[in-house]
Amino acid sequence: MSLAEHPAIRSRGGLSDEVCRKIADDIVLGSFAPGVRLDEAMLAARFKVSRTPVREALKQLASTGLVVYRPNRGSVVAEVTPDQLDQMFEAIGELEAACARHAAVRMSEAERNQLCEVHAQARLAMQAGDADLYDDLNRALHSIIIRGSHNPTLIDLATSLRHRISTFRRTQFLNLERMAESFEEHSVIVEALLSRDAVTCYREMRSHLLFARSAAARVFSAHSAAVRVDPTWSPA
Amino acid sequence: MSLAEHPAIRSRGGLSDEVCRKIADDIVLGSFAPGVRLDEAMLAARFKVSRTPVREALKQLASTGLVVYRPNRGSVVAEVTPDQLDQMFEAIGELEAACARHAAVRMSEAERNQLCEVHAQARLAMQAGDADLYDDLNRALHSIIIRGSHNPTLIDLATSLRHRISTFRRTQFLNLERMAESFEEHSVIVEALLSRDAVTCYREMRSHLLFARSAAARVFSAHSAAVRVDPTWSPA
DNA sequence: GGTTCATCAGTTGCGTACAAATTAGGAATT
DNA sequence: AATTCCTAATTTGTACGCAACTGATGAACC
Repeated sequence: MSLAEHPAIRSRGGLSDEVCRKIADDIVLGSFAPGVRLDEAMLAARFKVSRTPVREALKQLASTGLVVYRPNRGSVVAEVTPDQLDQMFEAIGELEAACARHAAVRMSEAERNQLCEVHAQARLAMQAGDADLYDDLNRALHSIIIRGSHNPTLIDLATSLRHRISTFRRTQFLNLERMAESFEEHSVIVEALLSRDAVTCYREMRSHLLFARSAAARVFSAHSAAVRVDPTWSPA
Repeated sequence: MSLAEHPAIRSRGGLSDEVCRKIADDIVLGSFAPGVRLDEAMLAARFKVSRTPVREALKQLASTGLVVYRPNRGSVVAEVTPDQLDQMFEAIGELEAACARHAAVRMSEAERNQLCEVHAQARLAMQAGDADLYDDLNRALHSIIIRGSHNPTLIDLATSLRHRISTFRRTQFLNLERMAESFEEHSVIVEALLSRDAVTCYREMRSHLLFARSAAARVFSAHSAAVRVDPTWSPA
């Protein structure tokens, strides 16, 4: 799943980009927990390079928000409070809902078929209770819908934000109940996409991510507050 | 207007961040036109620093989309086709509309007052036919609404995208007609914000930016007839 | 005993040197 | 004359060294 090490293939983008991906992987896969210090010399030794590409990689990661960079004080893996995570979910909800609205009108037949295929596989994963597989298929489904917007800017914003969020909620589908709920919500969205119902797509995708948000909030903090209902809902 | 050289004052964020801002300024203010090559040695000489901070600055700018970075082939100021600009407008429309919907409910009294103040000044600028001033106030108004969403993630996404777009449409309010239209559209939005009408805020902000989009498209296609395409471009 | 200041270890920031890659130009071949 | 290949020059990529800053420990003073 993760990008494998190819010592033979040196060139592809230079060392600094390679280091960038490796650090990102280590953060996403949990080797570097949020809050830990990213010592440049340590990273250089870890990846067998000098500090220069490490520094460039850290600058890049800082501008994506995955690490925070304090001038003259080094960088640490970004730490996210429940509040911040909540805000990120709200933002991805807006972005993906917009994507879904456009996707309803713009997706090609091939994309719609791919959507159905992935959704069908997700049903099997849910029935089998395979949380890891369902998580992968969930990501794939959302990715298809995002790309279905056919707007590179929206796609870029949504995917990068989704990537950032995924760092902090690996335990998404811990319980079967949420998995079943998620699948049902997906079903409504897929159906709306297939019938090119843009308004329903927007509304249901937004609602779906609000549910995901509160589910994540419950998992994230033990003392989570009551689920706040968004009073600002509006039709497209 | 650019930050003067203060050899005494050790830059508070490090040289590379300062160089980053200076390059961004030079791009936005037109010193570096889209498509021009950003030679590292040249930039180093221009800002009286070594190549190291220049390289770090370029990496940062690349991840914001202001410059494109081709591995082993240097970086150039991002070139934007009419299509891309159109997509960016569509995206900022979605983002700002979402911000406006939230702002309608969340803005503080102080923020609402500030909004009214700026809008009143914009009326005067419009009546005086001062396009530059109106452009400033337009930016300020949108910024207030974006920040009014009280969602740091949305604020960050919207402001950075707006910044990117502003690079390519300096000649926004060339004609008085568009300025008057813009003001009228703003009036509807401000009124809806003051009466906390989230649905109208969303709809009208979206509509407003769709108008701005087509206005920009007209100006863009009129001025740059020839679309420059880099023949050496290659998919990563 | 607590506060403050000085000193020191450790890390980051920047400059320089060198290696690798790309591009440009010219010569040889077809 | 056009194409291809080889070589040279320019530019990017990485390593390393030293200066500058941070934070922490410990001593001196109140």
